[in-house]
Parts: sequence; structure tokens; C-alpha cells
Amino acid sequence: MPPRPARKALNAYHHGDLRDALVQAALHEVELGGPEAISISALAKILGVSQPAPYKHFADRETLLTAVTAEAFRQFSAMMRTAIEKPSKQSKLSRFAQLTLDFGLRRNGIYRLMFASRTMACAPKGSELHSAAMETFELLVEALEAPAVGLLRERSALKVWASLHGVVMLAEQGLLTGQVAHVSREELVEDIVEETKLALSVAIEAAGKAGR
Amino acid sequence: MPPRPARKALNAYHHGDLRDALVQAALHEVELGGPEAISISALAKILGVSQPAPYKHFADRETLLTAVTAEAFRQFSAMMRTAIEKPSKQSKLSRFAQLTLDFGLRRNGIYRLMFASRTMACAPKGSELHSAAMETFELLVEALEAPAVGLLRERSALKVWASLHGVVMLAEQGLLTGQVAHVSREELVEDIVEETKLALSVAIEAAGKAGR
DNA sequence: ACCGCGAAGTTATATCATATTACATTCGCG
DNA sequence: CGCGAATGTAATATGATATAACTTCGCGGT
Repeated sequence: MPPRPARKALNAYHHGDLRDALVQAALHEVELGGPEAISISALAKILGVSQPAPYKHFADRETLLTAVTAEAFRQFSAMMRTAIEKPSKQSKLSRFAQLTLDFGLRRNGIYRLMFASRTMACAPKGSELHSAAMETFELLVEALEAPAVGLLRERSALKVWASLHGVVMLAEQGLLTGQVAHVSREELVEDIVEETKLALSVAIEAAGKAGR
Repeated sequence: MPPRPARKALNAYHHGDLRDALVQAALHEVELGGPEAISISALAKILGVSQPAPYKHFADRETLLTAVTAEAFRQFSAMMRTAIEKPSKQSKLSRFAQLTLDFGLRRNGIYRLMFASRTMACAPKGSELHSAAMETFELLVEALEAPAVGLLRERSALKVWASLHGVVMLAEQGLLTGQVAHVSREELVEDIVEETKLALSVAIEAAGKAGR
């Protein structure tokens, strides 16, 4: 999927690249106010075009949301790709996990768009959005650095993802209370990472013995 | 907190218990269409009152959403309370986990309202809503059936909750793919439960030795 | 060089939801 | 019984989504 031609501004009448500008501006809005903050008319005003102009590029608000979400996944993936390829003392999984936590809290609006909105739930398999999300998941599987024993690896990846997601959501919702509240979120995530690695290596060991 | 007086319908003019009726009707709508499906005017029409009538009971849409969410937590808690007190072959934790999964998928609209909406993120500590959510968390801690070793227990509860939440969200979003997709969600959850119990008992053992 | 088509804008407008204001009805209490 | 507070209605302002009909302009073919 080659990136859109990205034409330059043509003149005062034709914006030139309204479609892309809409997605970028929307991402910015979402970052501040979450998915529900996206308003077609507000975006049009920001970009200095008439209110119905966006409808030339997106059939409705939902369609725009979907495109924005897909773009968010691409940016997220790019960030993660960079992070896990950079040499480091920490394991790839640890970096992936910590970065996810950081992203989830710092850019919570976008995080919610990606992982907690109806938009994702409605994305049909094979859609641009669904594919972008699956690529992100593949990155996590890669970060596990486990030998390709299929099911085990995927299951571990799933559990890490699920746990990370849970920590982000609960933290954001102020539900990390009691003594747990005094443990840093980073430690909590590291805990999850270590537990996952341990469980995975034990499982692989067991699978190896059984297979022998 | 005693339940509201629940007055009977008085006459044609005064509805009698519009506030409660609004919350119940809203819950029904959310179950079908998720948090964003709540519309004040639609609810008014359904209940046969004028469009601005709801504003006598809720300052704005947000306030109504908050009340609906709190009610959802109460219903959820009541369901869980019943489930974990009923004698059964399965452990309390297992029943809690499986029921959560079931609730999260069957009544996903309400689940999202409770665990994936901005409403929760905005609830200040000490609010009716925040308290209701914390009570639910307390139930989970109880379901762990672990000796009161403080931090360890809370941390385990947190991880179970996070993982469960993640599985529900990922399942709903169609991201349980690959071979994992062929493992039933119930097995996945049981897996999480067993892993949690194991990790907790190991940790308690270790803590016991260290303390001795 | 021109012409015409289609892409990408515009203005105008319909519809609908939120929210407020001013007014009406009824409950319940002294 | 009568008065005030609670709870309803009618009317209206505001703002968002979405569509329709019209305008502008780039571009490709002749």
C-alpha cells in the first residue's frame, strides 16, 4: 500500500491534500480529547475549509474514525519496530511492554481509539484497519524472541498484550488502589514481562520433553 | 446507600420515577449499542415524556452516563457476589473469571461502558461511581481466596483483572487470531486463572520462608 | 490551444441531539 | 386549603452530521 501521492497545495480553492490533513488533525484532536472529541465540522474549521468539505474524502464520521485509527496503528507499529530493533540491555519484550505502558498513559486518547473504541470492534477482517492491528500484534510476537513453537508463542503474546492492556486501562481509570498503588506501574509491567518469560520457557521445556 | 424511594407512577402528568426509569432504559440501550448509543431525547421518547424532562434529574448527558455506569457496576457486583458464594466444584476465582468473560462478550455494550469508556476515566476518587468500581475489585480480591498477605494478593488480583480485561477486548475486536483463535476463550481464561493461582502460591511460599 | 470531465471545493439546507428558559401541573406539608 | 418545591411541558438557541445543488480548477485527449 503506497502512501497517498501527497500533492502540494494547489491554490486557494483546492486544499490539495485535505484527506491527509484531516487524518493528522484528527489524530491531534484525539490525543487531547479521546475518540469522541473528533468532530467533522471542528476539523473543517481548523483546516480552514468549509464544513462539508471533509465529506468529499470520508463518507461519514465513522469512516474518518476508521482511517484515523489505522494511521494510529501504523505510527504505533513504527515506534515499536524502532524500539525493538535498537540494541539495548533490556529484552525486546521488556522494551515493548514499557513503551506500550508509556504510550497508553501519555497518549491515552489515541490509545483508547486503538484499543477501547467501537471503531475497532466493527472493523471487518481483512480491512485496512484490521490488518494494521494484526501487524502490531505480530511485532509483539516477534518481541517475545521465542522459538517458533506456534501455539505457545501466540498464547504468551496474547496474555502479555491482555495484561498490558489491563494495566493501562486500570491505571487510567484510577483503579490501581490500595498497596498496589504504591508499586510503580513500570515495576508492575516488568513483573508481567518476567512472569511471561518464565511461563513460556517452562512451557517450551515441557513441550520439548513431550515431543522427544 | 438506601435505594431511591421508588415511588409509583402518580398520574399522567408526573411520571413518578423518571430518574430510575431513565437509568434502566439507558442500560438497555447501552446493551445494544454501547455507551455512545445513549441519547437523552431518544430515552425521553421511549419513556413517553417530553424531551427536556430528563434534565430535571440529570444535569447533562455525562451525568446520566455516570449514573448508568454506577448502576451497571452494582448489577455486575451482585451477579458476582451470587456466583462466588454459591458452592461449586470450581474455585471462586475460576467462576469469577469465566463469568466476567461471559459478561464481557454477551453484554459487551455494558462492559465497554464499565471498563472502556471515558466516563470511568473521569470519575473522581470517592465518587459514587469510583466506589462502585472499587467494590467490584474487592470482590475479585475475595475470589482469590488467598491469605491476607496484602500486597501479593492485590497484585495478583490486579493481574487477573488486567488479563481478563485484555482477553475480552481482544476477542471482541477480532484480534484473537492465528492458532490462538482455535483455543476456546474459556480455556484461555482457565489458563490465566491457573497461572495466577500458581504464581500466588509460589509467592506466598517465598514470603513465608523469608519471614520465618 | 482548447474543451470537457471529474475531483474537490462551496453555499444552502434538512435533520437531529443537547441544553436552557419560561411556564404549567401536581405533591405534600403546614 | 393554599403555597412552595418537585417535576413535568412548550418553545427555542446552538451546534453537529449529512445531503443536494452548484462552482472551480487540474488534467488528459484531440
